[in-house]
Amino acid sequence: MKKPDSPENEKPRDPRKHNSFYEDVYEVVKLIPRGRVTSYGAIAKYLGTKMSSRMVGWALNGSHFSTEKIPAHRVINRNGMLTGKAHFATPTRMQELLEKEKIKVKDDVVVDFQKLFWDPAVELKID
DNA sequence: GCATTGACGAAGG
DNA sequence: CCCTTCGCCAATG
Repeated sequence: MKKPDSPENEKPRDPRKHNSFYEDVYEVVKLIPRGRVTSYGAIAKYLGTKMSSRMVGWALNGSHFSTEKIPAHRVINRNGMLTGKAHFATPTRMQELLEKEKIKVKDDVVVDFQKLFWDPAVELKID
């Protein structure tokens, strides 16, 4: 069963020099402004691997092992649904964190998700 | 080393 | 409009 004790645990593998994928994900997530949210696909797109949004979720999975604060609760799927709530300390933790940031959540779905959407590929665009 | 799964997403029926 | 299938990449079994 999926039980990544520590996919990277401060020590990401370096199959190649592309191990920065996880770090990049953490960086972007940490850059998400308070009260804003983004999607896995948006981060993946920003990293260039838009097709592999799954990897973003997997990388975020390791964020719990990271000593740094990763606001993973601000990362949800393209539908605005809190698909990863089950991976938090408690299934309600994610929603509470979001509501604490004035983000309304209804039926595990972020209200006005599109309005609160924060696209790194746009906000962090190099123009 | 192959098969299955996954915090996703887009496309097809 | 809802459900199913495929794709992508990595990790686990």
